[in-house]
Amino acid sequence: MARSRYQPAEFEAKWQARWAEAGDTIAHDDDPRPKYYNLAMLPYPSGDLHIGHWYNYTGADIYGRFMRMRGYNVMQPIGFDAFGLPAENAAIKRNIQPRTWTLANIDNMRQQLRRMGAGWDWTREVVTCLPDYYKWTQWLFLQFYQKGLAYRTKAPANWCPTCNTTLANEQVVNGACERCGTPVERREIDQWLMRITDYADELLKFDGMDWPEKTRLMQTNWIGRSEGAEIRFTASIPNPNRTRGRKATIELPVFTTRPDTIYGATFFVLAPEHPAVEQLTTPEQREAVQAYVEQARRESEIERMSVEKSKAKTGVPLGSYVTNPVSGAQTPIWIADYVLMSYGKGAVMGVPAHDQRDFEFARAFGLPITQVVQDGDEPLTDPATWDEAKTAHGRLVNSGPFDGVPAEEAIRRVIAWLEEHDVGKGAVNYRLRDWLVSRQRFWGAPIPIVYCVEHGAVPVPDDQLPVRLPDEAQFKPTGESPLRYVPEFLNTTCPICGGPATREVDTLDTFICSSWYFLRYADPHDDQQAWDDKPVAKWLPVDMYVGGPEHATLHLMYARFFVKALRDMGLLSFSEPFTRLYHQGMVLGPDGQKMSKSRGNVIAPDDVVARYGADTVRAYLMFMGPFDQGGPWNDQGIEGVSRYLNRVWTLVTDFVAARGEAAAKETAGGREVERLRHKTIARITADYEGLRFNTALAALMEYVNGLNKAREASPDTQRDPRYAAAIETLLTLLAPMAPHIAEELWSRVGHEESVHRQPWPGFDPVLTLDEQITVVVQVNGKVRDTLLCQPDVTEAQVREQALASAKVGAALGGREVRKFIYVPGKLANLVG
RNA sequence: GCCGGCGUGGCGGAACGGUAUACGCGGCAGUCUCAAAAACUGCUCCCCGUAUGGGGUUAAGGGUUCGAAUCCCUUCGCCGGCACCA
Repeated sequence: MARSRYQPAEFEAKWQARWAEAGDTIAHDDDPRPKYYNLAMLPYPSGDLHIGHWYNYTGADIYGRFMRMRGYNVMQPIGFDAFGLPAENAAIKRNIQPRTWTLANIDNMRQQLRRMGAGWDWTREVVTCLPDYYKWTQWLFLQFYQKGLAYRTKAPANWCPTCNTTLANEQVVNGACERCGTPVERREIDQWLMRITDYADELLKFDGMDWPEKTRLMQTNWIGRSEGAEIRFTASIPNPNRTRGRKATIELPVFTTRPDTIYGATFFVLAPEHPAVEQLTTPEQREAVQAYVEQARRESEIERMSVEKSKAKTGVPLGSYVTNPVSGAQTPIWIADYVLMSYGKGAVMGVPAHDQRDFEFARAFGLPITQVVQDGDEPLTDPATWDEAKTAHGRLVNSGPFDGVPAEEAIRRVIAWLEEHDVGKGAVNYRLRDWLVSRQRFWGAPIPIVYCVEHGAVPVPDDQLPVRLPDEAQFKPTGESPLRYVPEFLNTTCPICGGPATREVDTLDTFICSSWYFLRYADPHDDQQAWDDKPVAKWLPVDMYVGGPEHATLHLMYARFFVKALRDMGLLSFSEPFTRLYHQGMVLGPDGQKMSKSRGNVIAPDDVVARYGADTVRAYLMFMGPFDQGGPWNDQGIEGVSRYLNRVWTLVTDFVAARGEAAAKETAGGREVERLRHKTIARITADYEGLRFNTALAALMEYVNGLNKAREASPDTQRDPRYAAAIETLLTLLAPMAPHIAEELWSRVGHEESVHRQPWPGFDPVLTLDEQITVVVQVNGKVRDTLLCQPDVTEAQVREQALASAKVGAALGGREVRKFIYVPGKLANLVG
């Protein structure tokens, strides 16, 4: 009889349609089963689903389907992070509106997402660029504003001259725009910021979170907490013409982690942008200082940061002096670009003996170097002979009342002294800066603020939300938001006085939109509020979050900040959004390189799906390597997986045919088949739990190989009920990874109900045990023989058999066994 | 420079401190065929040996242990993050 062939094109679309109709992947709030919120990072609608999306969503979907079969009420939503720069760039390039471009892309990607055969709950879809979503983004922004967590200030901003927009620090990579690679410049503009720094300390805590260690470390380093002291130096203004002859002084606080070295401060350095620079410059130095400040301003971040180690320090003295509040010393004030305005106080005390940068600066300008910390027994030497600063924590010398005190204790005592004399205090400083959220762009959620001559910045009242984006705008490279040139958007009235007012024309960073979408999924259609407490309490926090590691210090930190702030506003009752986090790896091109159009190594999912079917693509992606590592695409590798699914097809259809011919009966091979079945369930259950999909598929392959061996040994085995059970188990185990073929074969075996509604198979540990076990016998750690034993073999029996082995005897060479190591049922090691 | 991760056959990769190289790819041989493809079967880490067998091997070197790919130290290489952070 003619065998049917595995032709995925014949049934994948059919099952996708039936699943959609049956609604099995729709999560209901009133479902009594335990909830499981399985989330994958929502895509940006760039136009096409790429292979990285497939990788991410296949892994997440396998896990979700697995959990569903294990009896959980799984919520697995999907949506689109639909605001953002590419839409605006496309608008400029193709002369279409961002909305048109974005919505068309979403339509296309919805189709592509359906073709994956993933169990999305489309009823909860969220599209962040639609007014029914961004209305609540705006509302949330105003909640932050009202709590003082969103504020507006003129601040130096990272400016990308190519994108014509500001960037958050997190979007600046090596001093360049993360999107286009253009070196970032600095500009002073009025900006909206979010006070994420208020949560710096809490963001350092990861209690009870199952997150990759690496991600926690990255966030920890990004926040960059350091402990030390704030010390207030004072300076006299050298030419106080504005204070009419009175000798004015000014306070210059610094942050240092080494207050113990304060007696070693031989100079003082301000960042070139420091606000006190002008006042502190003497007339003689004015010209040189202005030139240096100008030069520093012109240099982009990347130039300032790409300094090789060897590049000499530069700087200019201001001509004035500060007073060291502890030692009383007068030290010269310099400006130098190695001091950053954006960290600490934008000012440092220069301790060249014990800080490498200060050492280099002192060497460059011949400034004095005073040693104030002595490391252990090392004799004091002339600093002029040193090659580098001494940064060890030893004992203090040349430090007045603190001489002889160990550095750690000296830190505490100097801080106590500072506090006692009211010239400083213990302080904590963070690398983290507030989150800049203003974007001078059109395609984002408008910031819901109105500016009135009378009342200043006024929040848009709730009943006037959303502040809608106009349908159309002109896109010109002005560096300003296109909204400024849409009069019907710009001009409005003040909500307080009704007088003429203008709207804020900047829009919100899209990371704001993605900082709360996972909350909206719980209550996606609510038009009265951002969410209702009840469904949020039911579904949140997210149990499993799968997405790329590139968001470690962006989205994943912003979302944590949002949840914590909303909790403090009483809007949420939990503190962390994502309980378990998993980062998938990256799929590389066949050449092992990152896929890119210029390299010509891009694999298009639509093409390979057309050729092999969705199941094969899913399974192959998972088989490439560990899910968190990714790996190179291999055109022959996918053939192997395709052949495997063909073997599954043949195995099951042969079984259906064989079973049809004769009555069921027990056979000799049945026991072994049953054992294999239980072993395989045990392996695959553990592998799916740990998202080890590559080894899960390897086990599924071994399983099929084993079943083929069994029926080859005796075709009769196919009539054994235990073989029938093994076939059904194969389909349930395969269902999460290759949902279509599992469903098709499941129905061909004769089932009406979906394979995806079957309970996950259990296993009996007793039935996994082999009839005979192999015990390895080593002599001095080298394998010399193996023994076939009963599973309940005793140590004494193994010892006896091992000693009786001729191979063991030869290896021992007449030596006496001094030690006998026994690992029950596994191994014996005879030490002679 | 600092922080983190990783180095296993020709390739992708398996291996609770216990028979290294599972599974797959590729290769070789065979079955089927007029032939080819597909499918199926067997072999495939290296060295010596016809073989039973023996020796070696997880980037390199050292250590801990009865026993190390796995734990510790040093070096080299690759990848990721941060980068004048006071």
